Amino acid sequence: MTRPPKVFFLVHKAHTALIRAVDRRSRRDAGLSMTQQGVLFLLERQEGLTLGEVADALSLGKSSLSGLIDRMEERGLVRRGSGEGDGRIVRLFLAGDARALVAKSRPMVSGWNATLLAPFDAAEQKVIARFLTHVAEYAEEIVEEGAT
Amino acid sequence: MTRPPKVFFLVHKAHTALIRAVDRRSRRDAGLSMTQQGVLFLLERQEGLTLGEVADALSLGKSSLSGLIDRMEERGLVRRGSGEGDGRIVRLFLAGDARALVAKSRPMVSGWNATLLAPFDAAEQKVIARFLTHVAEYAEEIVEEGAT
DNA sequence: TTCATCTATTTCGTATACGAACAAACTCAC
DNA sequence: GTGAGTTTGTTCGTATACGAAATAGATGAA
Repeated sequence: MTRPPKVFFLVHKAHTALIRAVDRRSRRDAGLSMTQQGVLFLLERQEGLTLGEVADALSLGKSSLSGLIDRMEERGLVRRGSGEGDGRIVRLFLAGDARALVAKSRPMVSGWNATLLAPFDAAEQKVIARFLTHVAEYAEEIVEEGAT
Repeated sequence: MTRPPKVFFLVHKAHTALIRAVDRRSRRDAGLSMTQQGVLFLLERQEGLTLGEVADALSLGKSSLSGLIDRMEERGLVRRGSGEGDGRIVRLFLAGDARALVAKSRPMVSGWNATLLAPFDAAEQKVIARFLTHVAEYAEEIVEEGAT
């Protein structure tokens, strides 16, 4: 006779706690916001992504990313390059000591990930992943279609 | 041989999708941000909470909430009252048509919740709730203690 | 009483994020 | 080619959120 969990609220709580902690840590260690770290992580895996691709990958609007990249460029961590054929396209590349920053952070993030998952066995981890993916995929549809 | 899910990223994706959808919907239907709705939901359940209590319940800094309440007060949805004995305390009360707004929204939110959980059986829902609670509770500790 | 200290909230400065509106570059039908 | 419409990114205005510092009230020890 347990009621269903309030997914909405629980997701928000979990996210807030996690993101705030990571953001604080990231600002303290590297002077970068979490999103800025996200950009670096992404580019370290694949340089030359377009601004739009990076925005999509980070679930961020292009307008938000545009200003973020401005600040990162000023700090010399990222460089805007032009797309070869297409003059509209902006391709992003790592610069300065961005690679070193990522190299330092990535194992730390993996560690957090492992620790957070430690209390859950493989089957449970699958459920968790399935749930989060499900929410990411269908949230908009579900929320939009609901009756007014 | 499946790798563990990247919890961090998945939580972020799920949250972003969910919150953005709900926020857009809320602004469209009621002209309120999601956080503002959160304040109303909370006060509808228990009026007269202090500003600090509301901030904690919503995982929000007091400074953030202070300005938010300013705007809600201007719109006549909330009222600042004084704590009886203690002059520092600000107690919050619903005003205007706040109650009607909540009455309209609450069943909708319940619907979203049910739909999001529909593909998961009771046991799986328990795992999901346990995981989200776990993250909310230990994220800060885990992220802070990690090696530099 | 009175001064130091603690607590609850507000103010301040900055970063982040959104959507709308815009500009520039491309594509395609003709 | 030319003009309509699309795609890509930037700019603009506003709301949200944070942390640090300031304010105002409460509490307690001398």
